[in-house]
Amino acid sequence: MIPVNKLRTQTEMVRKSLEKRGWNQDRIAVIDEINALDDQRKNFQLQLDSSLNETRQLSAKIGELMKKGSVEEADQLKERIPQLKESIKELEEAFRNCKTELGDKLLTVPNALHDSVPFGKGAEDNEVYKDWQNDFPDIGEKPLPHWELAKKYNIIDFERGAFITGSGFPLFQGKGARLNRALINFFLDEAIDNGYLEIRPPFLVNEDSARATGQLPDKEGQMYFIQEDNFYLIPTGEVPITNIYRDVILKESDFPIRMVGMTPCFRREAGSYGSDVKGLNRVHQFDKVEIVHIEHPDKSYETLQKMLDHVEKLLIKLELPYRILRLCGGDLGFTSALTFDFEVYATAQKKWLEVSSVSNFEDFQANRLMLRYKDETGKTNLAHTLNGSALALARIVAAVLENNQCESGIKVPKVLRKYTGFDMID
RNA sequence: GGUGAGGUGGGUGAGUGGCUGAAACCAGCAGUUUGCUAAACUGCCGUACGGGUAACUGUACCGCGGGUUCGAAUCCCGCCCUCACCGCCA
Repeated sequence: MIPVNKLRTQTEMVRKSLEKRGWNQDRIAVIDEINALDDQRKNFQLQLDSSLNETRQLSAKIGELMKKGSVEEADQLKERIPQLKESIKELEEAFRNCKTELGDKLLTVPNALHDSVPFGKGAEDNEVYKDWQNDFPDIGEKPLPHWELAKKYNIIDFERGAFITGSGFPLFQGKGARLNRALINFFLDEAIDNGYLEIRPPFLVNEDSARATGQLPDKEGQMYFIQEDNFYLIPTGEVPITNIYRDVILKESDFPIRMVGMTPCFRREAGSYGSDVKGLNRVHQFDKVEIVHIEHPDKSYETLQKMLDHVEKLLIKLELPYRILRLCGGDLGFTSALTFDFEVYATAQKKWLEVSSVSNFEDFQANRLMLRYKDETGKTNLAHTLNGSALALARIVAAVLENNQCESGIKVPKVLRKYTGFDMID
C-alpha cells in the first residue's frame, strides 16, 4: 500500500507512475478522491477528539465531586453526557466510514515506479536489459522437450502426479528427484556463501501475513486456502520470510538484513492453458529458493544490483543461456517499483522461461508490514523491502534437461555433480 | 481434542473502577564523577493519527472485538494466542 503522505506530497510522481502503468485519466482520478477523503478524515478526527476530550474532563470532574460527596452537583454534570455520547457515536461512525473508504481506495493504487521503468503495455514491451543470444547449446538434430526427456529417462511422472492430486503436481523420482534436491542445495549454499541467513519458514500463513506482503486482496484467487483454519498455502517464500519483520522497528545498525529460504510454492494458476502449462513450464507446486532483503531506503537500489549479480552468477555457473529483462510499466507487478526478470532459454522448446524475478518494493510493502527503522534523529521511517528468486526450481530443471541432452543421455552441469553424485541421467 | 494457568512498555514485572500511558527493576541513550576498568549519580527512554512556525498540545492503544459505567488495564461476553498436563501422533 502506498503511504498516504507520499501520495499527497509527491502527487505528480504518482500520477506519472499510473500513466506508465497504462491507467487512463478516469482511473487516475482516485488520487484526487484520496486527497479529498484524507482531508475529510482529518476533519472528523479533530471533531471527534474534542468531543472525547470534553467527556473525559467531565468524567474527571464528576469523580472529584463524588469524592467530596457532592452527589447532586455530580448528577447535574451527568445530564450533559447523553448528548455528548450521541455526537461521539455519530462522529465515530463517520470517521470509521471515512477511513474504510480511504483504505479501500488506497488498496487500489499500485506502487509508484522507479524512473527507469519503461513505458509499455505488456510482456512484449519489456526492455531487454542484458541479452546473451549467441550461446545456445548444440543439442543435436532432434532435441526432445523436457517432458519427453522426463519420460524417456523415467525421472518425472506427470501422469502419476495428476493421478495422486491433479494436473500440475509433478512427481519427481530417481535422478529427477535428486537433481531437484541438488539444485536446492546448490542455490542455498551459494546464498549462504554470499552472506545470507538461511530461513526455513512455515509453508502456510494466516490472513494478516498474506495481506502484509500484498497477496491479499490483490491475488486472492491465486492462493490455495484452507478454510477450516483460515490459512493460505504460500505462493512464494517471500510471504513467510518477509513477515518475520512485520510490525518491527529496526535500528539503522540492523541493516542490511539478508535472508534466503527454500520453500515449496503453491499456485492455483487459474486461467492458464495451452503450451504455457506443458510439462514443468507452469505447475501448481514447485520449489523455489528465495532471497529477501530489508534495507535502508538510501541503499535499496544498490542492493537490487547486488541481487541481480547474485542471480546472474547462479545462471553462469549452471551454464544456461539467459537474458535479463527490465519490466515495463504495463507488465510490472502491483507492489513493485522496479523489477528485473531472468529468463532461461529452453532450447528444445525454443522458449524463454522465466526463472527469477527480482524486485525492489521500496516502502510499499513496508507500509503494510509496518516495518520501520529509527534514524539517528529518532524519527521512525519505513524501511525498503526487496526480494528475488534465486532460483525457481521447476523451470530450471526443465532448462537443465533440455539444454544438456545428448545422444547418450543428459549431462549434469559441472557445479551440480558434487550434489547429485552422478554425471549423467541415462 | 480435553483440562488448568496466563497474555501489561525492548525485557522482568506491579497494578481489581477515577490521582495509571501505566510503579519498580534491567537493558539502551545522553551527561557528571573517574588515571584506565569497574562502580556511583542525574536526565532521557512506546506507537499511531491530529493541531501548532515552534515551545507545546489533543485523541487512541495494557492480545483482538464487543458490552456495562459519568469514568475500564482493572468488571462482563465472544474470539485469538502462549504455557503446563492429559489424549492422539511423525
